[in-house]
Amino acid sequence: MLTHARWLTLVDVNGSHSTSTVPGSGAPRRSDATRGAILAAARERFATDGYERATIRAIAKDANIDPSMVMRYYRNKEGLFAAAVAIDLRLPDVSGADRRQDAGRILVEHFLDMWEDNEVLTALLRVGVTNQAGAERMQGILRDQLLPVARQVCPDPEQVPARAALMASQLLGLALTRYVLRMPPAVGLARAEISAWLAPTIQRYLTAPSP
Amino acid sequence: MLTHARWLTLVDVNGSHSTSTVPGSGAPRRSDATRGAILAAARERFATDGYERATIRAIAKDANIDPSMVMRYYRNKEGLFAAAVAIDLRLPDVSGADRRQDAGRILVEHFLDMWEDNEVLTALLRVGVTNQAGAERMQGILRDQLLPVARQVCPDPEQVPARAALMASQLLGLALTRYVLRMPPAVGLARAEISAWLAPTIQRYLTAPSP
DNA sequence: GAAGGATGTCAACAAGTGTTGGCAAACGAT
DNA sequence: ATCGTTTGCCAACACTTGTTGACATCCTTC
Repeated sequence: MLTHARWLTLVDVNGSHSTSTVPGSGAPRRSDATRGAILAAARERFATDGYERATIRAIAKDANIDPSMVMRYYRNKEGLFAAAVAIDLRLPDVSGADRRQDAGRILVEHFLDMWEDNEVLTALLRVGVTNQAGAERMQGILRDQLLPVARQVCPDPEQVPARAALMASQLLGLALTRYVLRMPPAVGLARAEISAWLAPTIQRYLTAPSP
Repeated sequence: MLTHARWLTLVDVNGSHSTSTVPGSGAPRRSDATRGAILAAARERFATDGYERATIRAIAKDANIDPSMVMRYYRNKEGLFAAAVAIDLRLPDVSGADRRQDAGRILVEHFLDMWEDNEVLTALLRVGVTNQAGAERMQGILRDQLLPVARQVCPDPEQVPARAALMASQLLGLALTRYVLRMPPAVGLARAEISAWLAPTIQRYLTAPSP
C-alpha cells in the first residue's frame, strides 16, 4: 500500500521537479524535498554514467546530502534505481480508424518528444544494457506499454508480440545511436527527417500484411 | 609500427582461437598462448558483464593466469579492451548492379551471421553504452565500415551519412533488443522473419528517394 | 516544557578495484 | 655452462565501493 502510493508519487514527480504533494497520495513528509533531490540526482547520474559508475556518493553530493540518507530512504542502490526509473510512456491512443493509418508517424513523434525532455529513458537504456534489473524493467515496458499499442492497430492478435518487438527494435535503435552512442550522423538528423524516414517503417511493422 | 603489427595479429586471431602465427606479422612469442587466452576471456567477460563489472581479476582467473600478466601484456584495462574488441565486419560488396537491389537482404543476413557467432559485437555494444572509449570505437565502425557500404548503393553522396545512420539504427536496435536486452518477443523471432521484415527497411533507407 | 520520532552528519567497516614491484623458474643464445 | 631475457606468481599498495551504526539536531505532539 505504502509502496504503491510512493510509486504514484514518483511518477508524478517524474516530469517536473516540483515537490508539490499530490492529493490523496499519502501524507507529505518533511523530507520530501530531500527525497526529490536524491531522485533527480540519481536520474541524471544513471543517465550519464550507467549503473556501476553512478556511485551513491556522487549522487549524494549532487543532492547536497550525506550518502547515508540515500540508504535510509531507498534501502540500497537497487532500491534507489527502481525508484528513480519508474516511468509511464503516456503512449497516445491510436485505435481510432483515422489515427490507425497515421500510427507510425504519431508514435515516432511521441517517442522523440519523450526522449528529448526525459533523461529517465536514457538512464533506463544505459542501465538496462549492463544490469539485469534494468533489462527486466525494459522488458516490462515493452510488455505493458508497447504491446497494448500494437494490439490496437495490428490485425492478427497472434502477431502482436512480434510486431511490437520490431517496432521496439527500430525505436530503441534510434535512441541508442542518437542519444546514447551519439553517433554524429544520427545526432545530425533533423527531427522532421527522422519522422519522415521512420514513420513508414513503424507503420509497416504494425499494419502491413506479414511478408 | 609495432602497434600496427599487433593490431593485425589481433584481427587475425579474432575469429578462431588458434594460436597459429601469421606469416609476416611479427615474431611469434612464447607467450602467444597466454595472450590469446587472456583475449578470449576478456571478450567473454566484456560481452556478458560490460566494462566495469568485467574485472581484470575475473578475466585472469578465466584464463588461468595471474592478474599481473594482463597488465604486463596490455598495459592497463583500457588497453586490454582496445585489443579485445578489434573487429572487422567483413561487409560484403553490394556495388554490383544485380546485388544493389538486394542490398537490404544481403546486409541483414550478414549482420545476423556476424552477431550470432561473434561475441565481440555484443561486448562492443555493452561497453559502448557506458564507456567513452567503447562509444568512440562504435562510431569508428560506422564511419569506416558501414558508411562505405552505404556509399556503394546510395544515389546522392550528400545523403550517405544520414542513410548509413538510419541503417545503423535499425540493425543495432535489433541487436540490442535481441542479443543484449533479450526481450522475449525479439528473441523468439525466426531468422527468416527478421530478414523478411528488416530487409525492405534497410533497402529503403539506402536506396529510396528521400521522403 | 518534555517526550518521541523524523531528519541529518560523521566516522568507520569490509570487500573489491586497478595497478605495481620484486623474485623464482624457464628459456634461448652464446 | 652461463648470461640476459622472457614468462609467471606472489604480496602488497592506494583507492573506491556499498553499507552500517552512533550521535546530534530539529519538529511535532502532548
